[in-house]
Amino acid sequence: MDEGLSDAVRKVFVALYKKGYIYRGQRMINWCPAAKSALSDEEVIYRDVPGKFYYFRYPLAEGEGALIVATTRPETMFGDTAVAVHPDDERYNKLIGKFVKLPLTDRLIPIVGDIHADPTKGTGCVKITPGHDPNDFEVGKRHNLEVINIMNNDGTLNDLCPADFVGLDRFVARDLCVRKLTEQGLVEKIEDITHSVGYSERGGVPIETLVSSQWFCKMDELAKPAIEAVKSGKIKFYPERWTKTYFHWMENIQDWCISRQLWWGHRIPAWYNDENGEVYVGEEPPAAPGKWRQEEDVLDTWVSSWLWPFSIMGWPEQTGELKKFYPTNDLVTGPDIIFFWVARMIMAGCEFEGTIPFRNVYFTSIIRDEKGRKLSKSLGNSPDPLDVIAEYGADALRFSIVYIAPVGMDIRYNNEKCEIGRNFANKLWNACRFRQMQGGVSADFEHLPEGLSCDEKWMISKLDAAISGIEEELEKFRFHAAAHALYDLVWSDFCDWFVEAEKLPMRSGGADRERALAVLDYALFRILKLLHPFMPFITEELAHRMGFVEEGKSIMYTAWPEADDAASFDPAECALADGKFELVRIGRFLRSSYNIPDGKKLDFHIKAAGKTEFDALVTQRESLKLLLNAENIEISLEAFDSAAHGAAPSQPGAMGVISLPLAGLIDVAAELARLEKQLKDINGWIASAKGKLANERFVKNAPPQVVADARSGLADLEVRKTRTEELISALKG
RNA sequence: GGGCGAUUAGCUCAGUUGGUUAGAGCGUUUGCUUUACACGCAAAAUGUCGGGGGUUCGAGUCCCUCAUCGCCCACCA
Repeated sequence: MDEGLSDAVRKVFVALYKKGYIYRGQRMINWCPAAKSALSDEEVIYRDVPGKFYYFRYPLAEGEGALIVATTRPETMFGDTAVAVHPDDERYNKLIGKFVKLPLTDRLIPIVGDIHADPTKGTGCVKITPGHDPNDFEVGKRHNLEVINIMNNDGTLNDLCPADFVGLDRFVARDLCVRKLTEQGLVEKIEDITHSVGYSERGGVPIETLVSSQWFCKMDELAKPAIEAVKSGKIKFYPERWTKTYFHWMENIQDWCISRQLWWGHRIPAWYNDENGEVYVGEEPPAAPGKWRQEEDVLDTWVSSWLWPFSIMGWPEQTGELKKFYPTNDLVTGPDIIFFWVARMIMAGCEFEGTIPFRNVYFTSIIRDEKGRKLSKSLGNSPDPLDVIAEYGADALRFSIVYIAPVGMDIRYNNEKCEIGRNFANKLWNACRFRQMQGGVSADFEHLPEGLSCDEKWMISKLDAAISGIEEELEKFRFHAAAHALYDLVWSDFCDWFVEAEKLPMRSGGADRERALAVLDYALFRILKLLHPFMPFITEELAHRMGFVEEGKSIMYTAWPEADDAASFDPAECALADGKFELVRIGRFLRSSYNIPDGKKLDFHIKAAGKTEFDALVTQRESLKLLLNAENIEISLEAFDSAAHGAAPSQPGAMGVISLPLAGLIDVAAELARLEKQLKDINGWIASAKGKLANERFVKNAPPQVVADARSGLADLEVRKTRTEELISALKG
């Protein structure tokens, strides 16, 4: 309602009027008796509700007999101006031109022949109420029937109805109608049915269709360039399938009823001259002499909204903002307002600015309750975001929603889902707290130090991979995938593995400690930047607390990270970290299998797969001890000496076999069973891999990389098989 | 009537152009007061990917069909 936007609305109205697109006319429209206003088609919500199907006798004017008509709206009979039968319907067509008596009135109405009457439906006779039914209105036009509006604007019957009905609410009148007809023996039967009834979106009451004088905007010409914009790909929808909905509506677009009988809104810039009947439309009131009266109707709210992409930037002035920001890149909105808003903005942009208003339209999920119902005030099933924020935090709410929102599908939401984000925020907070407890931030946290360990290179590769992945997902508007990538990066890679592994160099002190802290800082700051769009508050706070961002500045102005660190790394070093972590996982599994508390220090034995692995693993002995909470780890090229120390639960990994000596506590039978099950699985996989590779068509048709992967996979399986067999025979002694 | 979508672990859902043994969170079970975090740590179990058919060397992924659920549009005397 700002002055600038009012100017834009007036200008557009006048332009479309002069072009002949906006016109005033008597047409069948949707009427809301609660709001006492006209509505557009889009504001009518259809609901299936129980109702009744009434069969009434309309007596013939001459002679005996009656025509039986069926209706769901008995009270509209006072607007009946004919009964129609199909011209070819031999049961009735000889009656065409004759009359029936309209019950409860003294009117005679004609029997007309019209194809609208379907002989196969109901009785084949249909009452025609041109004032209250769109189809009947068309029939009325064809037969020159009178249009009688029997209703006041609040849904009560008006004085065109019999005296005892005047002023009655339409539903009260319906009952009275049926009662009176029953008394007169004119009710043939009444059936219970479920039928679709149009409700006013805002008023919540059944709408009336009636003929009224309203302002309309002709849409078909406006739609053409807007259809083309999406067809040609100048505007893209994400997900793309919504274009179908868009095209279907646009290609069948109806004139838009834009006038509303409300007191709040942009007033229509039209004036009537009561002396000579002239109509004046203009941005300014008429200067010509005479008695002018401005139209009291206001415009549908979307008449200002469809101008939004340019009206908010000063249009019709060609402001600097407009030149810079129009068209914009992305519109983010819900698919439920494709017709109301998106389609109309595209039409308005093409018409008034000569070009599309935006290039991408991202349709969000619609949040529903646990039962799948849309959130609504009347159902009271909408959580108050402020309550949710108070309980879980604003970032937790935001992150959780992004994390759980699938592309293009609705979300079944409940507050508990915010625990994902709350726990994640807490995890991040604690990771930073841990770093802070080690002392102040490194001098150069923007660059990596020299001489990275394999764990550090592993972490940086993970970070690089995450950056690339996140960029790719964001490009494709796959926000949930980006959120998942970040969640895994922070929780699994950074906290579970990297921070735990870095405790070793940190405890060593000296240069190792300095380097470790510098890498932690480097990685953490990048993580905070990547997370900032998803969790703006906590990342800003942490960036300041950590000392990454100066007082008075914001993380949002720091450069987005580039994925360019790991390219120069020796892949073998990352593989060493991976192999080590795998052995740690297996060692922990063995510990857990025997219910040994994590806190108890243990000895492990690792038989390296070969000399290379042996040399590499020896460098990681202290790291393995820390991660496995081991007292001692023997790394050897020899198998664990079960003859000397008793059998030990063991399992192979890529870099070697790890054993947990238990000095007689081993449950040999259980170990054998476990290993034999593994052997069976391995043999199954080997058989399937071999079968596949023996299939000429696979080798011939599959991409070379897939075949190569299958070959190396088979080789790995063979190695695991051998090692597992060795373990089994060792156990058997 | 037309269109769109969904159906994957007990629950809520990921799974991008078909490619090894289908994943996550919650829940469940076991063990943990391991000095960042119990809103946590370490581990474990659970799936004939709605049914049927087809294409393919290979299908959760593509095609057809059926079933159930949801949404949109149109119609409904």
